Amino acid sequence: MNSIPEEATGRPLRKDAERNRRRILDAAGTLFAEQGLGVSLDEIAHHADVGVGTVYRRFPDKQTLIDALFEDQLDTIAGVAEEALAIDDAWEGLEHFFRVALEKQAHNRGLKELLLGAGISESGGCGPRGRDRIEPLVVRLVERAHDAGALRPDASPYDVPLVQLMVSAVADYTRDVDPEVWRRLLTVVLDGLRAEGHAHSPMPVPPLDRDGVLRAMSGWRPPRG
Amino acid sequence: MNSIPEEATGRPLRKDAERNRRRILDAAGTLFAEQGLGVSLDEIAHHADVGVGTVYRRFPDKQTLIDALFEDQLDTIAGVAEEALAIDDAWEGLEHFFRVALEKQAHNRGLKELLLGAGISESGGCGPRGRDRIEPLVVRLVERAHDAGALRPDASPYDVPLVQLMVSAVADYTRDVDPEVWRRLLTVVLDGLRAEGHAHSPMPVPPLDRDGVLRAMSGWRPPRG
DNA sequence: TCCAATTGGAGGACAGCTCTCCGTTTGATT
DNA sequence: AATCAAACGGAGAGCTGTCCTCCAATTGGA
Repeated sequence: MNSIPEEATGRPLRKDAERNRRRILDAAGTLFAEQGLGVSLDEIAHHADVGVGTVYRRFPDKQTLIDALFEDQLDTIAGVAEEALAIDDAWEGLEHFFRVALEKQAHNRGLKELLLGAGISESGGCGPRGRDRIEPLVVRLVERAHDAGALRPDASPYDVPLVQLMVSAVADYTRDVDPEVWRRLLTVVLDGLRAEGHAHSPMPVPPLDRDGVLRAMSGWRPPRG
Repeated sequence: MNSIPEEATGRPLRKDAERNRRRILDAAGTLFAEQGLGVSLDEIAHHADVGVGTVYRRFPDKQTLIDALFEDQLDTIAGVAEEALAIDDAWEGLEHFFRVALEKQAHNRGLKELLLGAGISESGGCGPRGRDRIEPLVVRLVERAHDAGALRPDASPYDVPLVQLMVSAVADYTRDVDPEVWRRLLTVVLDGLRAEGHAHSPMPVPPLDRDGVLRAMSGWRPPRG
């Protein structure tokens, strides 16, 4: 984020103000990652050991705070896509993109929500901005894999976000029980996405057990429609 | 549901009362299916052209209404698993279970939420009841497929609910844009789940296009944590 | 005709959110 | 040390949205 600690005015923030700004950003980062963009600013303020008023002086509204935090996280995802394109083998590249992008989303619920929906408000916010950078990279990643005959021919670039959605739904669901099982499902999906005639990849982690499934289920709350 | 139109008392409901009971059940069924268990009773009452009070006289609370509606829907899913076991070919059986169970969930958001979470309240409600019937059937379905060498050997019965979760997340996400794309993703997952050396199944429907993805994204609301 | 059953929907009680306001405290500057 | 703009905390206003209660008005059926 913006490492220059000043407002629109040229004057630098007072020492305590700057310290609190950091605290707020840290608390918000943690809470958004753990619980998603739904956390209230009251909660963030409390977790940052700061009054709500302080939060609102520094960030005029919630969206601004979200923007400040996630702007470069979206760039990070674009960066992953670029890394992936830099890998010579087309299939490995695609795999890399899925795996690493999903790792980030599995560790950060807020980022996942930002990537999947249009930001938090209907305004659209940062969704489009980040995605306009990411989309062409994904399209190239997929086309390249097609050209190399590595991807099943009937797969579309526009299946990619749906795969991300699918797997990160699992990551969300099982977060508190076993935060790594989503890797199994990604493995399955990738094997299903790959062109015919390749051996399956080994499952990277053991499955959930009966009790794990039950606990994941009972920890689940239906989303608001 | 209970087709005998009487309360705990032996007296049958007055004609208008019975008519309204049906209206409420119908409206609730529709709205739960479309929007999930989150819909308010006020909304249901309005959609049924009935006062809220009427709803509450007939169904003491929301959970009762949900139970009345979904009890047998859960049996239906168990029925699908039984159908699946009755199919000779183990792989076809498993495929049938996934496809048909997911069709039901894709058409009915409320059912999906009931299967995935522990009912609407922390009480557990109908979740466990239905699932105790379903689980052993799924285990047998999977074991049978393993014995037949049709399923990849490292797949576990407890991956099954996660697959359902994944695919129904797609169904939810794209419901308003193209309610059938989830079939593509199911195809991919099933191909990834099948033992090695089988040809891929053809994609049953065309992919989303760029605009479709965008519209799905903008229609998405982050769940409450 | 009559009355118990039924009805609609205003509104109480609660919960949770965003954001404002203002008396008090604090850091920097002189 | 004295001063004062800047920053602070947090009560609470104002909103939305839920579940559910209550009761005057209405209505089906004996």
